[in-house]
Amino acid sequence: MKRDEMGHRCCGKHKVKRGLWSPEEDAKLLRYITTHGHPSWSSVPKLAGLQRCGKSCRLRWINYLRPDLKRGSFTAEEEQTIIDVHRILGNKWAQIAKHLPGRTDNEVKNFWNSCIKKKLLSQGLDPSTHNLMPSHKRSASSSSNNTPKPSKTKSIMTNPTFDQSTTAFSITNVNPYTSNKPNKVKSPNQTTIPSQTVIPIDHTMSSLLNDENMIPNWSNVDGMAPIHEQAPMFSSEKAVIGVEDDDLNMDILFNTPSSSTFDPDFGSMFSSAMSMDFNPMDDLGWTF
DNA sequence: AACACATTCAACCGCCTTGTG
DNA sequence: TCACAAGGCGGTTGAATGTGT
Repeated sequence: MKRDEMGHRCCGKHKVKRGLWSPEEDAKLLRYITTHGHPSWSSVPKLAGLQRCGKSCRLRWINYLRPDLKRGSFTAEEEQTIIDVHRILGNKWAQIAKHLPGRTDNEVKNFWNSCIKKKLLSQGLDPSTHNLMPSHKRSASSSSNNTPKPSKTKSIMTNPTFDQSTTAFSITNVNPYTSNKPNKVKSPNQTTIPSQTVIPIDHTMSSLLNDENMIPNWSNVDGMAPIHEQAPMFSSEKAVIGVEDDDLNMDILFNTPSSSTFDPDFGSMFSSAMSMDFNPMDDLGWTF
């Protein structure tokens, strides 16, 4: 069955339109929400005069009609934020989107799947763990020509390096971010990443550490393999005995082996981030 | 110009969580 | 405590569009 045919499975209704929204439908929904708000999404279609289900209206509003949405390509800063937060939270798109004002979870998810994932893979990084993939480790150490087969999409980022002293992720020889979507209008204010950019961990980390959803879940980070399954990024692979879970998860978080090197500057930065006032990101909630 | 293939992203699906009676 | 409805979210799909040959 085609998407634009009538009928809907989620709500069991049959006279519900599906598929792309027409400008008229958008106008109806926008007009209704801006004047009445949405106390109950299930009642919105009827009240707004739309043959859509409530879920569809909610999605359309959140992903497209909301007036605070940011349009255009993701900036380099946004991209880095996504990478940083994804490394910690995994595929928690809604949580990641909270750190990017004006962006939706759907947008972040699509950007990840269509762009960032490929970049990481082209660097030999596992997109789910952000660690160097075993095959890439071998090729890197043996300097063989076992490089990933170039895809049709040109690789944008090359030669990632890791600044172990600050646990910051650095990127060398990075070209300005360009959308992979060809011939689409590109944002006029696209930013350029300097050839050697070291993104400090503080801004993203402090907001993460303040996130109400972060603190209680240190030991249960989705998308992260248990510590004994983590592929260590650095040389030390010694087992860690008698270390608290939180310590282990700090290691997961920053990809440094437990009880090995610890940078005092990073330590103070991290502890200051931990001591910051609790100030959870608001959930972009809309009130009328 | 025509076709095949690749890519993007809006929208849907289905599961899980939360609120309410 | 349970059942139900509604909302929220991540995964997936497929139409639209771009690119290569």
